[in-house]
Amino acid sequence: MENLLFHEIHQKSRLAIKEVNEVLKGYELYSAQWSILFCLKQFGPMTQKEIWQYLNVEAPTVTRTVSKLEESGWAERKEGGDKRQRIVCLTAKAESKVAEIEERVTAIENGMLSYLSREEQQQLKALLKKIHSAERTEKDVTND
Amino acid sequence: MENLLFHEIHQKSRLAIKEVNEVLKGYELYSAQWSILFCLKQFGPMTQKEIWQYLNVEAPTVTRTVSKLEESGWAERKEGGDKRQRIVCLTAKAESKVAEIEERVTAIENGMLSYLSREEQQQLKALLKKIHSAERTEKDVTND
DNA sequence: GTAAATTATTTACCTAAGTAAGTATATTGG
DNA sequence: CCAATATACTTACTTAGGTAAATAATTTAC
Repeated sequence: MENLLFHEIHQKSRLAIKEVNEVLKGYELYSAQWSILFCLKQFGPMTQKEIWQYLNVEAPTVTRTVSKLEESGWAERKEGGDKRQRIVCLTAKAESKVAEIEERVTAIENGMLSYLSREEQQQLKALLKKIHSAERTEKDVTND
Repeated sequence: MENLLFHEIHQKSRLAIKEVNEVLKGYELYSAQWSILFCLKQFGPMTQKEIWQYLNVEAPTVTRTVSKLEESGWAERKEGGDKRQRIVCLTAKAESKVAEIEERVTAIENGMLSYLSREEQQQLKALLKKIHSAERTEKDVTND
């Protein structure tokens, strides 16, 4: 019998992005762009590799999204000591807006979680972390 | 403080799609296409509206994905009594393969869930279902 | 010190899914 | 009956993210 759990995860993922985009619309930003701004706010200037490793996406995804942030004046790229690297950092405009955006995004997220207690949220996060790709042979998983 | 829950949900969603696509590669299918085949297997012929309502996506998404299934010989479209509707059904090729694919997809999904007990899986699903868009004013959610 | 291998990023092409607007058929109101 | 409205689907355009292959800079091996 098909497991509807992943269906549910997929739906909530899309729903959250939709809600966050609704807030970000006022800043001409999108959720993936925001995730990088948030990252830079937390850690300061980062190489693109550090960004895609933290966000767990592929390198081309970061290339594209940072390019857009650059075009729209939220981020800048500087050359690193290692000339292959491009170090990404927030612009002044971004520095001045990021805290406000974070507040609004967090409010929306909390709204979506308002029917879960703080304990349930922790529980949910812990259960999600137990999901991972099975680095096992097919034989091992088919006899369930 | 930012809530990492949605980050986690987003990651697992992408991970599951990646794993399922790995299985589907052998059938020249992709996860979104499979979700429609699965739907048709469960319910029989459906209009596109019935499909997007069930999968909770937008109409254009179904148009595109069904078109691809049609091109690759997995699905067919018939004209309905209402000539605006297009009724989608499985081809003979699909009918003969769907059970086998489902078995393999389920095996992969179970592999990913192998560190969760059946009870934890139910719990996880229940917690996810409590997440939904807040049809409330901003004032209501900021005082958390 | 240079050829070979590795690394960081980019480019090109693909699936997935959303919004807005268009088309064709059905339904409803006068 | 026919004009106005609603419905089912499609088209065009956008974000998001993946893979494979290309490019450029760095490191390693000989």
